[in-house]
Amino acid sequence: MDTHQISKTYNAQEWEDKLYAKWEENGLFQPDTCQSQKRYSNILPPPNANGELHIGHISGYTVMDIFGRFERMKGKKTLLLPGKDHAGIQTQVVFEKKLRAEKNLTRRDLGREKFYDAVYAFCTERANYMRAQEKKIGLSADWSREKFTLDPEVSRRVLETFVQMYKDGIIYRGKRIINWCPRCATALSDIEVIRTETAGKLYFIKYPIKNSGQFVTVATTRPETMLGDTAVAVHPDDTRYTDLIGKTLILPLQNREIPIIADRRIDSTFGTGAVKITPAHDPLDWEIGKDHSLDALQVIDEKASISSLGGMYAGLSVKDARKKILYDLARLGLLEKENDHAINLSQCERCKTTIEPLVSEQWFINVDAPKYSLKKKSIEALRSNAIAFHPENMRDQMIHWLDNLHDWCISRQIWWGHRIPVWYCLAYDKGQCQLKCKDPIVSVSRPSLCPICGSEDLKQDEDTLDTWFSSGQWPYTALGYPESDDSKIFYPTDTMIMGRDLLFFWASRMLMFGLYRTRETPFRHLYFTGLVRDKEGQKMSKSQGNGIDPLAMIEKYGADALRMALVIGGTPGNDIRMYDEKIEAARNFTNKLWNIGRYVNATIIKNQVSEVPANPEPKNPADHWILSRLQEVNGEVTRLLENYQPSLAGEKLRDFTWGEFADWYVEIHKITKNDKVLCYVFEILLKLWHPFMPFVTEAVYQTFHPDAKTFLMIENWPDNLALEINSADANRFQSVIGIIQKIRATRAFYKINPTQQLSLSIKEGVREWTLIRDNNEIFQRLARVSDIHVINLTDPAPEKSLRISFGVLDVYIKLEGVIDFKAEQERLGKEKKEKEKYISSLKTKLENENFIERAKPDIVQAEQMKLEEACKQLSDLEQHIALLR
RNA sequence: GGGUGAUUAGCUCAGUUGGUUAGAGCGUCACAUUGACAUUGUGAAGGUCACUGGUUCGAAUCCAGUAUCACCCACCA
Repeated sequence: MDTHQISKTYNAQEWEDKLYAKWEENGLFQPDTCQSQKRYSNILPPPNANGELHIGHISGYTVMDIFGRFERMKGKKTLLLPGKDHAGIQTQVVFEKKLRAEKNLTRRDLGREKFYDAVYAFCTERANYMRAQEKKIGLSADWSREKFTLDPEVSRRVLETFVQMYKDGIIYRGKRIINWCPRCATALSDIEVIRTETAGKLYFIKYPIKNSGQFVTVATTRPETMLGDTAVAVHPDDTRYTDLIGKTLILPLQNREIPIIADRRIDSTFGTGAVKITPAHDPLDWEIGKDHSLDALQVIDEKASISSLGGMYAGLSVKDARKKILYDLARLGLLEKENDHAINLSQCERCKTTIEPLVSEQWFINVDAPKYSLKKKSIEALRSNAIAFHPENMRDQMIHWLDNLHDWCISRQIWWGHRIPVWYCLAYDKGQCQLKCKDPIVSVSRPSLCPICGSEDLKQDEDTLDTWFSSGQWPYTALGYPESDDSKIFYPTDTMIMGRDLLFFWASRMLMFGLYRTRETPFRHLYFTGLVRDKEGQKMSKSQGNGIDPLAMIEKYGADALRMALVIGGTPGNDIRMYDEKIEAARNFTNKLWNIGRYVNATIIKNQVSEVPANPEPKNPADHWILSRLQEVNGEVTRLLENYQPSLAGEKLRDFTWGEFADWYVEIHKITKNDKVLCYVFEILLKLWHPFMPFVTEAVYQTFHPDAKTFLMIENWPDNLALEINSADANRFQSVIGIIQKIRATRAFYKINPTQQLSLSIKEGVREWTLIRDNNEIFQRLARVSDIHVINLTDPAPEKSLRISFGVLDVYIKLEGVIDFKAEQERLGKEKKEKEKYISSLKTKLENENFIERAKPDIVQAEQMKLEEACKQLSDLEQHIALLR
């Protein structure tokens, strides 16, 4: 391809879709064509198929794709399996809103079946859109294997687990206090409830003691629940109340008799030390009620209004009832006082409605069942380091969470999701069956008959499963465990990458289910990304409008730039800030790479280099230097990627590519040509960059191989480069760079016109003096030196010259009449002081017997060398200062 | 009430087995159009690594405590 056909700047728009389509057409995302025995497997987290991708998704995909492409290039049979989640409650909430806004209908207007179909269609549409977004970022996932959590095959396996767990006594049905969302009209697990500290009040209510004219005052933040009180509890050791234990109170407003009981769970320092007990509407009260055989009176119903048990308040909303109750209590003189009190308001995670704790019949997972303890097995696996965590500390957080895990409510009274695979025989209900077929029939598919009485009159449980019940099984359900070939090859998986907010919701569930169902941890490495925040560090949210639209950024800067901005400068588990300037800087780098490509391309054409050489054949010191650096960087980058540190790997690569290859080697190449080395290094760099920036690297690669049917994407990862490098030459060249930098700095310091040519002198025979002589042309071009004089070693230093020293080598710049020597003396004085300070610190260290004794010998030796060098430099400096006088 | 993370240059952040005279990008300032790139190049300024102790020959790095910020968890009514 002709260089002038290649645009001056990289135009991402022009390449991205085209290249992605080519990769896909050629089946490069599918592992099947790779015959390797080694494999790399990553089941991608399925985003909720009810909206669009946000920058956080893109951040995760970038990391997943970097590792995926890296492993693929290393020759492994690589599978990135994509999918979408049906996201039970969330999707139902989203869709119900849409239904109301667009057609003013509720789900009940449609009916269960029609509603389900409509939501399914909606999710399919959203999934299509989101898939297009995933492709835009360059995700190298195998779309032919894409799964949805409600796919029949996936569902079947989810339900199988339910049945198995029921048989093992892990899943049970029971009446317990649960979190109820009145808006969603469903039960929620503890983790789906969010708590926000809100200003509230603590009300002190006087409960009369029967036949005494005295009172016990209780404190509560939710006075309306008093309607369902069935006791007042105090701590048994609380001397204030010892005499009252066992006495009877008259519950105001309801005029019901309730006992005073003693329980150790009461904190006598809070409020009055006497607590009203409402077993039906408070988790702790429920426990206490159970132990004391108290009645649980449900006074708040599922619509958050007062039930018929609430006497004269029946039918009122909770809010109205509270007002009226307080008013009535005050009127009766029973409201002692009210204090300001911060309360933790419980809200539904999805719709923010205030949660009402109520007693309800639900399905639960006993996380610590006798036959199999999900909790204990998981903790065991974590303690034995069966999973590598990135970052490490997340492991302890998960252990701690599992340690405190209570039973998990898995039934939801919604329509969108996996329906619970349980049937009830209606013959019993109707009194047609005298047999004991009251027990639920638990089976993956609908049984034709009741196994006890043979009736055909069966009815399925109305509830659906918690979304996390199915997504917790994702790694093996998506792979078709246990019978599929894929699950045999790709399970257990290598890597799982997710936002750190999913540690408890998802990672811990996958571990529990994976161990239970497959006896293996579902993944070997668990990597957490941080949250993507805005420039000010605020959480991005729709309502605040501070979100970054990934598609807009891709359009503006290109997918590679966005990927780079998301990955560089981040650490696993730590949040990152995202904003235009950052992406712009990354875009500039993609352009830099593109332009190095243009230069290399021009070289190839001009010099008719046909192929990138297998052996670069280094000739001059610059060649040895760049190749030795390449070898180092290649090793470091590989190691960093293997250690799950993509950010550091990217930084290393960027610094080398820009700061060493482009700024030095390419410039040198304009002077001393070795096309083979130039092409060789660049081609390796393209490969190393490919996982980070798949598009621009492939684009450049394609301009090199316009006719070939090869792709950078499936090139081999460079590893263990066997290069014949002369390390002495490499080091020598490093010195050349150092000297040129010093000359440039001096030039800038004295504001010497860059166009002014300088004259150098160098003493013949001084160590390394040939560095200058042999690289004459490089100095001329890169340091703007017109001539170099070689003088005798014994000659006095040239007068009216500046001296530049680099290590053991001195270079004199003739500057007669150009600069102010007084200023130079001052500058050197400053330098001398710094040097002296440095030397004294080294001396102190080396004079310390303990250091000599205890530090490793090579460290001591290194310090010794530093001191020698510094002393030499200091004495030279002093000589030079004297010369200037 | 418990737990986690953060605190390093004006800003955003690196710094993984403790051994550099503490780094990068952006921004700032000065200069520059040399065969790719102004989405560029060259150079400079800028930091007692939050604080206080401890361990160590040696601490930004390990330990303890303190402060500030952020997040997570928890049945204190």
